[in-house]
Amino acid sequence: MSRKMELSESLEDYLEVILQLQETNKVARATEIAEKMRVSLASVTASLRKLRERELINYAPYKFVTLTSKGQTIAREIFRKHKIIKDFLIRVLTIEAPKAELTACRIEHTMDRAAINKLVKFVAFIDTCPRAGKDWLQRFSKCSSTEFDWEQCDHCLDECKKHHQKRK
Amino acid sequence: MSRKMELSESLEDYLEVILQLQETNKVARATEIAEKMRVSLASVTASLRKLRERELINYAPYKFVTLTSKGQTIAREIFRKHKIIKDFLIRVLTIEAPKAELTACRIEHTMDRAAINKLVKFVAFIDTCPRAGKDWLQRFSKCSSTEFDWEQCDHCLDECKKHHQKRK
DNA sequence: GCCGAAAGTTAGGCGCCCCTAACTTTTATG
DNA sequence: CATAAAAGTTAGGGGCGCCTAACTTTCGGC
Repeated sequence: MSRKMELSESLEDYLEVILQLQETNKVARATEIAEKMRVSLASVTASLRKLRERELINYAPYKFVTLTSKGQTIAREIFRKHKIIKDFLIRVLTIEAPKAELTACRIEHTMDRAAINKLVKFVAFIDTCPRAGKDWLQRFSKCSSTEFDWEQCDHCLDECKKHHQKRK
Repeated sequence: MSRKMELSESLEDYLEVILQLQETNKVARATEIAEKMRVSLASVTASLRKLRERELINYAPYKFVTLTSKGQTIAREIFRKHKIIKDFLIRVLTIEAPKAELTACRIEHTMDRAAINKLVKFVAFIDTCPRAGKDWLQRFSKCSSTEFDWEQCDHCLDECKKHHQKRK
């Protein structure tokens, strides 16, 4: 019986970690999970039992762990959220990678699929729209530490247009 | 002794609710808090005791609640985060208000001051930079449901520049 | 193949936050 | 001003996630 009940943030984190371990090592082991998540082995055991009950992992006591296909689907979804949020935090908001990593870890549990997809679209829009783009983000990153400098706008708009013509 | 220990998300929520009740009614009452937070009165009592221990609220059994100045500072900070995130979700990502409200409620506990300030700057940048602005957001909102339409770019860039000249 | 170290599990405990049920205090109304 | 209703508290219990300590299983090297 597959429960439709929501996973706790903690269990989502476990799934995510298991996915990453599985992708590098084929399987995940309790010790590695414990290290990655910075929790005790006892906590890992308890969580693995819960994940197995929900049929999200293949696991037996003293054995290694792999994701079931259901588990993989969910884990990939969470990991996708993580990457999207982290990308936004780093590239758009110019937050330092280590802090972005931590913050993404927490936000990933709080945005539903629809919201995440909006974020994806928005970042893609920034990357695509001639009025935005890399140089626009760079301008933000410069002025984000100071005040907005209206003096540069004319020149900036010209550059922007020129750049767009070149691309065509 | 003022603990520096971090507040749980739950206690942060209580502070936020108390702030809002206090601003409309001068004081907050347990019943109102319970209703707003959709928890039982018993849960409210327990949380009020914790907040009082941390000297974040003025409160005695059977009496109403007000924030101490320390509590007000923290509550305002959280509420500020909430408003900023909600504004971003609604105005930039074009997420529906009710869902934005819920999502903001959760993200508000996960972004530190620095990250929030980046977000503020970014939204301000969007509102200020001639290359972005209201019409740019509108374009995003249109294309966010479809594909990016390169055909419009030339016209859009011209409009953008024209608009900027007018403003000067 | 034995045995110690490493890996994993179980038991028991704690903090947090929530609940219901039974109780007490406050209040408002006749 | 008495008393019933409303507001608030306490007691007790549950789920979750974490911990340490004591135990068991697994595995690598002699």
